[in-house]
Amino acid sequence: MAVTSQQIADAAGVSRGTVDRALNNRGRINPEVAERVRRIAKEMGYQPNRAGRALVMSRRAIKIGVIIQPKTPFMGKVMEGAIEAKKEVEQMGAEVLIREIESMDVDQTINTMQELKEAGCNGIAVVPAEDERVRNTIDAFAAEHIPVVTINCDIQGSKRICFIGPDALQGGRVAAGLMAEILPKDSRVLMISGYPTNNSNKNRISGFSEELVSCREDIKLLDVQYAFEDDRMSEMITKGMLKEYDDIGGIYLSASGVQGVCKALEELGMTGRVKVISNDLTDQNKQFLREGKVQFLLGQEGHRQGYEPVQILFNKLFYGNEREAEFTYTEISIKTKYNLV
Amino acid sequence: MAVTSQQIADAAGVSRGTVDRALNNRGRINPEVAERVRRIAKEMGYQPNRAGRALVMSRRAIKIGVIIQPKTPFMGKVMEGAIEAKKEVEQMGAEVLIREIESMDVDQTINTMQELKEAGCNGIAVVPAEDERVRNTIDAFAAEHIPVVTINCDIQGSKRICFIGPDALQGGRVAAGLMAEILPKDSRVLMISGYPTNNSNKNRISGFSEELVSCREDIKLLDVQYAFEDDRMSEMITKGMLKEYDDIGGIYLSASGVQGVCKALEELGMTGRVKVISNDLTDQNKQFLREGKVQFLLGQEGHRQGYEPVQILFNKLFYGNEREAEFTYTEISIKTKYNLV
DNA sequence: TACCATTGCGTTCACGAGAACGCAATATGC
DNA sequence: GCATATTGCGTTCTCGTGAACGCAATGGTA
Repeated sequence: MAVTSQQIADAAGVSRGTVDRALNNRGRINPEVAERVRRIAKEMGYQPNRAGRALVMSRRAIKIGVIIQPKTPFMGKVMEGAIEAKKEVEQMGAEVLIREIESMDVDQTINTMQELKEAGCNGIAVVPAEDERVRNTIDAFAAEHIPVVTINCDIQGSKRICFIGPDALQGGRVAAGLMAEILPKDSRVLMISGYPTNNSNKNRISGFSEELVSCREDIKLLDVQYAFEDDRMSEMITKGMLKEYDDIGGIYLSASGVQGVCKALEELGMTGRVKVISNDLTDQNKQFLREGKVQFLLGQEGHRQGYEPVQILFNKLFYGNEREAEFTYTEISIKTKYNLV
Repeated sequence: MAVTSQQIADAAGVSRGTVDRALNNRGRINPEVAERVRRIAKEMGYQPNRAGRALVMSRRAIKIGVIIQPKTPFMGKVMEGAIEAKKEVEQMGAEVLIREIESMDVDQTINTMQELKEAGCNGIAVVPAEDERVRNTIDAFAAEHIPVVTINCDIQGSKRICFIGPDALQGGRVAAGLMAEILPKDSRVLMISGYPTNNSNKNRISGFSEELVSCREDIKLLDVQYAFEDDRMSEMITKGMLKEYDDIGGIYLSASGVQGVCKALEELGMTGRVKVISNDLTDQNKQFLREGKVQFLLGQEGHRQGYEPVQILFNKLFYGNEREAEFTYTEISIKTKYNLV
């Protein structure tokens, strides 16, 4: 059985209160006694009982705010993860407020952060819009000792305690590695991005193109096309490009637009002949994967991106846990029609 | 903030003891009052506080036994997961005994199970040897209300409360899907299994061959070769087969033996030309993956297979949780040189 | 010397849930 | 009609921890 603080107290010949003062450096204790207690606690391998601690901590209201971006299938996964974590920490007496903001708007992001702070949140997890003002707000929160965790896309250099999300550059490289394996010799490859301003997108495209060029010299890369996450746009691009070049063997999408590409390929009767790889693991795209219209989808573990930040904030507020790692890249999972869940 | 049983009591105009009797069906209560309390609890969304419950439950010693098979790199991962779960549940007052048995021996498996039962374990997680006697022991434990969870390889039809491990058949199919994507036309494929008696191996080979034949009619499958998890054996097989057939384009290993295959390919100067896919995600094999000697490795989430069973048993013993799903297949992850962790 | 501040420690309460215990009021047995 | 179950409920203790409180003994100041 686990060692209790009472056992430490008995072994040290003091009271439990003294043990508490020694281990939590609360002062009002003879330094020699404190040292002895700490030594004994270490020897006996004392670990505070999580349940007892949780119970007493339930008095200080831990309130965690979560800000999630507009409703996309991926954000739905993030939401699910956040809700699961919410249920768990609520059983420990904490409170979680989840806000879904309507647009990827900078003002709304900042306003919601302020609102959550005023509602008494002592920790915030946020899918941030990329902007200097968001960075400033994060830093201001940090200065007020309200820890912030960034989700999915990081605000580099800001004072968030950590970032939970995928390594976009690597995400592109993984796609490139797969493309390199399945492409026939001397093919041309089309890259379709979302918004040119989105950092994740940019990084994925960089990772993809650099890696593909370096491991398959025979392949010719077309210039990046921007579909602005619009399926009609991606359809048009696909049709246009396939008409212009007859040696396109693969299409890579760094963001959404898979549906448009599939539609174009189908109408041109090239489904399966042109390989499609995308970083957008949505339910709709999974269906295309099952049907063989898409060869690989790369996932970013949305569930974990919602779940982890809440748990990290809870642990920090609960135990004063410091997290050494500033960045936690979630795994990049490769999905084929066979290993879908 | 979360609702407490005291709040339910106040709302219902009764004492907390009555609420407890109503919600836990402990009798000695007016049925009408019980019904009213239950209704109010439901309305107010009452969920017992996990910490409070844990604290009071720490009196009844929850003791969980874990039996892990001989030291292989994969089992090391399972062990890590089990140790992590052990730490977590020990903070809740439970106890976890982990036993690593030396060989995949049926007698030793059974003896260790008995030993753990005599040590007072009220739940067992075991990586079972496949044998009728093991099945009988599991059923006997179930009859004594000691829940058993099977890890990694299931004893089908036994009275384990659930199984945590990969779906071997599907693992083979995933490999086949990848092989089908990367193989040149009209190639021959070599399949190397471990022991012919091992069910997981058998299933993987079945899944692989059935799926590959069904989606690539041009491919010719060679008869399954057995390397008995021995690298010298797999090396010999590879060399022999490559000498006999010059059109082998891919090698699939359902178990270990990757090193031997890589060595053979290297000596024959065919590294990279012959595609290698294996279900054995070990650190050594990861190195081959990084070096491009292996194209894909399929993982079975060893960590989760150690972690989950302990948590499931803890929850069952703690809450009396029934788990509906008898089987929990862990995800089959696809690893390339780019998404290794 | 009288007074207050500080130190060093033990004691006690609080947290939420489970369960034993106790105590009335009613029911049953003879 | 009295003794003894049984029912229905409130009260109290327990778990382990954190923190407030209390109380002596000492230190310093006027």
